[in-house]
Amino acid sequence: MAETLTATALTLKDIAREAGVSLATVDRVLHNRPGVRPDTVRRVKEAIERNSFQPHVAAAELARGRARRFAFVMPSGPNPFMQQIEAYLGEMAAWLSARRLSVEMVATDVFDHSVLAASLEALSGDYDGVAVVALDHPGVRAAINDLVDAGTRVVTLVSDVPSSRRHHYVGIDNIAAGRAAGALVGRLVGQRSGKVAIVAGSQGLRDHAERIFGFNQVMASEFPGLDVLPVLEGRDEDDRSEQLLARLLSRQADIVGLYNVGAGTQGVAKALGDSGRDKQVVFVGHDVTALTRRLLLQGVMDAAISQNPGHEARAAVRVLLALARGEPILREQEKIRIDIVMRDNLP
Amino acid sequence: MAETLTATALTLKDIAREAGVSLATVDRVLHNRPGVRPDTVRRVKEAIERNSFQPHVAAAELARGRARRFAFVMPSGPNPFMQQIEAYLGEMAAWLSARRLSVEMVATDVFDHSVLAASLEALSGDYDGVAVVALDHPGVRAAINDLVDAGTRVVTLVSDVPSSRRHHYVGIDNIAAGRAAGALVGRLVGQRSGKVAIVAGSQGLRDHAERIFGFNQVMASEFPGLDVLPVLEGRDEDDRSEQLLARLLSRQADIVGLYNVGAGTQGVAKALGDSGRDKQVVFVGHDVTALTRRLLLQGVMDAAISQNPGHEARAAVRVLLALARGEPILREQEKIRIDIVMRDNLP
DNA sequence: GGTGTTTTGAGGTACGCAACTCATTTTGGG
DNA sequence: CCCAAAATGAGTTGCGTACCTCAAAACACC
Repeated sequence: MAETLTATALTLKDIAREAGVSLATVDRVLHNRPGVRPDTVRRVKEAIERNSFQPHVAAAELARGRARRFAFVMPSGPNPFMQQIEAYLGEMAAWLSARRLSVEMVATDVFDHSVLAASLEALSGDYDGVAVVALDHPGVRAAINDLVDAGTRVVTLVSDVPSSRRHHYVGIDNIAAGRAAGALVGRLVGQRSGKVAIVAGSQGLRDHAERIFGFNQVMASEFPGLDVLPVLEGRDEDDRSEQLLARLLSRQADIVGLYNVGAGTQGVAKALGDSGRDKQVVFVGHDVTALTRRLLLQGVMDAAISQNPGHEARAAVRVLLALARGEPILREQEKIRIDIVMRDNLP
Repeated sequence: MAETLTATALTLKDIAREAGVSLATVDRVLHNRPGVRPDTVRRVKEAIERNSFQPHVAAAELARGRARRFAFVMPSGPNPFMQQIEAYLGEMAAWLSARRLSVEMVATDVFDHSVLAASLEALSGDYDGVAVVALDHPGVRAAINDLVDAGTRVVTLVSDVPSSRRHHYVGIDNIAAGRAAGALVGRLVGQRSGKVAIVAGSQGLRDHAERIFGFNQVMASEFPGLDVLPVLEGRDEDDRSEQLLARLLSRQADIVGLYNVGAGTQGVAKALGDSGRDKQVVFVGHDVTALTRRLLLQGVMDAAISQNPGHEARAAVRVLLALARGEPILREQEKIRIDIVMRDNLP
């Protein structure tokens, strides 16, 4: 009736006895210190395996003495996303403090690869871990790899640099996000056929390109009655997005769906409203902000694909901590999920 | 450019000096031990506040010596939900072990209030914390309160007993879940009008009742063209659900939507399939299991409202641990969100 | 067999706190 | 003002690990 998970109360001393060696030798093996014969290493590791011994994380933290320092390299400027991340880290203050962790925010121009790379290089040696909202560029990649080589744990946040040797990526699967957007547009359009517009920041941005890819995948395979128009590149700016979309709407009468991949939502909504077709066109976008919340409530937007910034902030901290401690990462826990938000399940 | 959060390196000794008292007195205040004048208590607490001192959690854990024991009281029988929770707890084995935590599964008939209450009473004194999938019944409520009074931390899991003095509820907002289901059925039905069927386990179950309430709310206010039929109570059993629904389908020709509130999904799907109307009826249900996954892929189900069992398991453990340690709970982190899952964003 | 090197053992200290004892000081009531 | 009770100080021990030193033992090589 009662089944117990876990709880070995073994200590290093027990492992030493089991392996027939001294505490010092176990310590040497555990921390990859030199001066132990391969055969002895094996015996010790076997003893650890056999008892599925786990070092007591509290004792280890206490013994190590110095606190751990993490840096979050984030976009400068009045970026609402950065503010949210920072706010959620602020909510963790007591949690961090109780674990003697320090988190520092480093604002930089993450869209300028040389500036970003320089900011990263400047961190070398000072931190146990770095989380970075990274542009995917060779210079940035090199800077990340340098950090990793210097022993710093690195996680990419929101936007990945898959070709680097970063330890982990904390963010959503953007292809899946695009697929979800496609499915929503297709389903909500219903029986009607017609054209579907896409407004993105730029197809050069990895996350935007991946979302568009996923979106098109679903549209092509499941909604053949819908015709996807060429992507409008609004550079995430309101004005430009508005102009491009307004022109498109005036020329194409049979637009039934609209996918806004990035920001510039204000402009997109304005163009749609001015055309007087905001109730007929199914409009799906990203992220729950004050603006998208209002648009959803007004019925202008039909759904938003959202990632939880609080979860991203906490996951980044947890992953960095686990990496620094040499603990396994709970992959399932740290995976950032995609939320579909409609008017009636607004958080 | 760099802003630091957290990181006080103060110790109890510092607080003692600040407050002008000895370590022993600080210790007495911190652990609510008797024998300290109210005025002195105030001075110590002020010193703690002033420096926003946080005890080093690692040192505290190490010093306390004994491991913490938690119990999970879950439905007996081949319940897939329980199996998932247990599986996710199993994945945390290393994490738990490194913190010297033990988690024990206690299977019981959670639908029989007297059996459940007895199971809870039997745990008294043996555990630091208990997570329980609880029926909302006076006897169960009393058993929970007894545990709380005995100093055990109690969280309700999935199904709440709000009138008890449990410390926390880990689970979704079921009214919101019902609302989301209603919005999905309404939107996916589209322009058509017709009738909507509801199959539930029982309206006596709090979570089912709440879901139905939320569902009806949305249907009434936003989709006046849809007519909700009386709830079919299938007791979460496949056979009974199938029979009830099959009879309804044969009598009502204009059913365009179907909301399956609880389990019995196999039976519901069978009835729908046998009627030959599985492609015309919008079918929304709950939870992502092997079965619902298949139904979604086949296009029989259109959407599933899902709660993440892994998140629930981990949140329950984290909350119990935080409560036991006297740490604050990260409410935002432990809140269980509602996921909308369609074919194209199946996890 | 002697030499130098590598490997291992034994032990200590420190980390910050919990939990305890015992002596001493302060306080309030009569 | 005295005395018992209450409040406080001073101190100890131990938790399990990291990190360090020094000496002893085992080994490899010629």
